[in-house]
Amino acid sequence: MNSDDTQERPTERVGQVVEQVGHVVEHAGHAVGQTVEGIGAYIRSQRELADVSLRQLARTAGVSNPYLSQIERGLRKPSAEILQQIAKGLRISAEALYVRAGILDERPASVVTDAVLADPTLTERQKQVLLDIYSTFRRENDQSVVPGTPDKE
Amino acid sequence: MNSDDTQERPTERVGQVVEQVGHVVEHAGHAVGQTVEGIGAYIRSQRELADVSLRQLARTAGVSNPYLSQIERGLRKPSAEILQQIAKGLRISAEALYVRAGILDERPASVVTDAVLADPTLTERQKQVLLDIYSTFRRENDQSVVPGTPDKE
DNA sequence: CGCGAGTGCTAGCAGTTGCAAGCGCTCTGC
DNA sequence: GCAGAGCGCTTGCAACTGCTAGCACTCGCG
Repeated sequence: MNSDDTQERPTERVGQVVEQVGHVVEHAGHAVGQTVEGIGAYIRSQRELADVSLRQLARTAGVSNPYLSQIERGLRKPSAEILQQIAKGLRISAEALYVRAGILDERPASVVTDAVLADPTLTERQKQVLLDIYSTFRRENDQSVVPGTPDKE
Repeated sequence: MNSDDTQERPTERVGQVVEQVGHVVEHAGHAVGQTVEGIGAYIRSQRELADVSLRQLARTAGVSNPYLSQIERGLRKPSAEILQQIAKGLRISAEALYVRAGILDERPASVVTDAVLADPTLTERQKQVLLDIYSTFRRENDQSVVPGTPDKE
């Protein structure tokens, strides 16, 4: 019995460790895959929102259209420079793409509120107006799950 | 006398033109070199400020030391991910390195603009709307020239 | 002196990035 | 029907990125 228990325990432990390692790897792969596929899907969604073909965006961004296609499908991982060019073509900020690509950390939600409140060039009334609009926008986004909002986090 | 003056004038002019061209080329090279060599030189200067050897930084950053050496000497251009790792090893913000590498623009004068652009809970359209209103408010405040009197608006 | 530890760099290589050439498809006009 | 324009994608390739193995050098110690 004791020798049976002794032999089963190491096996169980090994199995659990392997399971946990597998889980971590799977989890890490999921996170990595999410970041890579996320930026491509986001670029495509922004492009479709702008009602622009892949070739048109490739041209205005100064990127080859096959490469842009590969990026959108998650087959390639673009450099920051390419993301910058794509952002220019989409007329959005490069920072937005960097955040989704995991290059740049996202800002906590309160940063906007804090920044507005601390801005010395605004009157108190203007601050309230801006923050009201900001709150409204975010409420809308929570309810409607807009495609441009990554909800997978 | 007159013939001496005539011969000295053209020579002086040619020399000045050559000098100006050389100055422009030198200036352009300096600007380009500044971005590429700038990030490497900056990393080296930060490393020396921290009194850390190249190998120590490479280890804490999780980067190979030959590659870090090449980066510092401007022979290679690191990706944003590598810059992120180096920033971690140097205990400085990745953004500081991104700015010097030309990946990220310098902070806008307004913290509000920065925060809004980086906010992932807003769509790109909403960001533009908010920033347009923000710009309008600030323009109004500039015209009325009453920065210290918020209640008059 | 020799040795070990540490230094920064060279050279070659595997994998990745971004491109050009080209494909098959759809739609429109003649 | 055909030709042309546009669409998104496949494939192969050159250049680049980041690494490993190893080198020459300096310094301190016995």
